[in-house]
Amino acid sequence: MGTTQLESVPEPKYWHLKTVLSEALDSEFTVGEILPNERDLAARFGVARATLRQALEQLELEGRLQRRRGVGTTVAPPRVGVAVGTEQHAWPGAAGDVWQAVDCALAAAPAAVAAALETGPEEAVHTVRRSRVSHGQPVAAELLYVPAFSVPDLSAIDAPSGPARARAVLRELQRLELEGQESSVELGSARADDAKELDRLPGAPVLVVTTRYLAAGRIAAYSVATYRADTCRLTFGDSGNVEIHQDPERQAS
Amino acid sequence: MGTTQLESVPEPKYWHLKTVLSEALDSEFTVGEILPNERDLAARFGVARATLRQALEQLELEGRLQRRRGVGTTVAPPRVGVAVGTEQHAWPGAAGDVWQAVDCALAAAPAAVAAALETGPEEAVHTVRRSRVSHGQPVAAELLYVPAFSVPDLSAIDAPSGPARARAVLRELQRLELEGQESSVELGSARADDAKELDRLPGAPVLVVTTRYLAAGRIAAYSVATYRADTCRLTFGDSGNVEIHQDPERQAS
DNA sequence: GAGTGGTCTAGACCACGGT
DNA sequence: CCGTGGTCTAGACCACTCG
Repeated sequence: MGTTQLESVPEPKYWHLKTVLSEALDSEFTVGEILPNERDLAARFGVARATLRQALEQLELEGRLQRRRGVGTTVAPPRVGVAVGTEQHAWPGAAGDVWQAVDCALAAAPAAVAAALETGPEEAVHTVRRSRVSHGQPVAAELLYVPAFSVPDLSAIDAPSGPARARAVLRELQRLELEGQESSVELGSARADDAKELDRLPGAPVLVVTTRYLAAGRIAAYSVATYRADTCRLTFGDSGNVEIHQDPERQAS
Repeated sequence: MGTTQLESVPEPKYWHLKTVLSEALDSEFTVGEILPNERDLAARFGVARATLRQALEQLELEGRLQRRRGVGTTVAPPRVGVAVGTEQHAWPGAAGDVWQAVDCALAAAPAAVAAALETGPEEAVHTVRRSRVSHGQPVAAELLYVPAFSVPDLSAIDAPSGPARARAVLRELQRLELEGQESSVELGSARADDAKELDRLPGAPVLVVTTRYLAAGRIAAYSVATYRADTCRLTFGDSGNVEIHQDPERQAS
């Protein structure tokens, strides 16, 4: 008697733990506050550290927590909305562009890039590295591939690389008339170089936004941008940078 | 001599494993093929099962693998592109809509939904459940919130719920003139109900697309759609459903 | 019932950030 | 140096699918 058939479908411990922690975060913690360390928390809940970590990992994936080795686990601020699909399409580097050019190199296109550009594998492309910062934090790293035929009059400047060269490539790109662009978003994990730029560990979850820019009937540029999935919410809209208030119906269960 | 300072920055085992497996998938396996089980694979690579699983988890996150309890691990097909931001904005349920209405209910708006709708918490809303299928597989589950004031002339039909009611709500919605819409995409984990509909375990990674539909100067509808992050690539574009060939510069390192 | 992936444990050591 | 999170091990049991 009294054994009311609870747990007839017992949910995993880490799942329940996640729920409990999530509620505690809402009610008992403030943004930026540091949590007890993993060993203490595990002991407090009577589970192994690995189990606790499984719960923390999910909460970090959902943008509720931020963990840094050697430092601790802190309560994350709400995700920042970053505008990705602007109403009026524009070339990278156009007025008002939020990206910052970092570097530039000229080389033959890797096979995958050549395929996306629909050119031959021998085509020379400028590879422009750019980074995007929001609220003082790096949120995205981008590789922008510009085939040589899109910027035919570039030779004026002879610096082979560096930010100045990158800006020159972008400036030349403006001379073409942009006819359209197609983007896609998918989940990925950060490569080592992107992870470094995003201040995360390799393998961290990222939202990969790939864009093809169309001009003169072909693909004039191609970009792969990786956004921190833990801190970013990508916004697409025809009403500009509208503030969307909160995650309604928070995806945590 | 000969100790050429390799591994001065030793990368984690699971990371190396992931790379090795990823290359093996490209060269030695075909889509749909089943891999050896986790215990065998772990033994073959001389690591603990947990370490192997860490590598498999990442590959699954990247959409390279599909694992199902009681069945095995199979090589996943390339992600399907699903169009999310169409060039001409349209109401949910308009002609050509790819969603299928499942159910409908009328109740007071939960606090989070009321906030997103910018209404009072007491506002009555129709909650329409819809699902989206692509290539025979469920790819997304949606909750669409339609406040009662957006569909004032609905009372003709008296069925309180069910697919027919859902379609009636959508039909009434078409009478308003759509003035704009704003969407955002972020990473989340599937709630239990969504997971079931998506044929995944609770907590599976999903891309959460929230959209606010604007009409008559206010928010006329609000939708939260969760897409399977492992199998979907969300496409936004002004050139229709353009086929983007492959992941170039695959995010695996 | 046999075999699969999913959960969980109780340890150990490592890499990193601050002191 | 210490404390943090990150990696790794060698087991165990459970939930599910299928023949």
